[in-house]
Amino acid sequence: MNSFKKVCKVVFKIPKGKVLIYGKIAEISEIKNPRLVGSYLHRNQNPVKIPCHRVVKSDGRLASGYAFGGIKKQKEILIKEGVSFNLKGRIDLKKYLFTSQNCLAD
DNA sequence: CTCTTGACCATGT
DNA sequence: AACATGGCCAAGA
Repeated sequence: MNSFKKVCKVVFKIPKGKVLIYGKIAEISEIKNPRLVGSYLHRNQNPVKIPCHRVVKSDGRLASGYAFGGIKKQKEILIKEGVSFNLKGRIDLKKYLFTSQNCLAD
């Protein structure tokens, strides 16, 4: 299984109302550089199969230069999912960070 | 093959 | 909290 497949699987397993940061995905997917996670998704956007809107940065902010509909669009979706943002548009990772254990398991 | 770029992260200031 | 710096590795040009 290649890294891309792992990333897909992990991101796909993020439950509604939870978010996951790139670094965590990289860790789970056994990818050395978290940037690669973003790169994979960016080049291979697949919103239908992959809920990339539940993927945020380690700060709890949304990824910059998001291409699937804009930052605010993503924010709306997350809010609709049940994730709350603070005034600065930041997510409370303490509450919403999905601690994925064995996402790679089928 | 080499050089640049990137949906990032940790650390220091 | 915000900004700056260095590092990491794969894909594109």
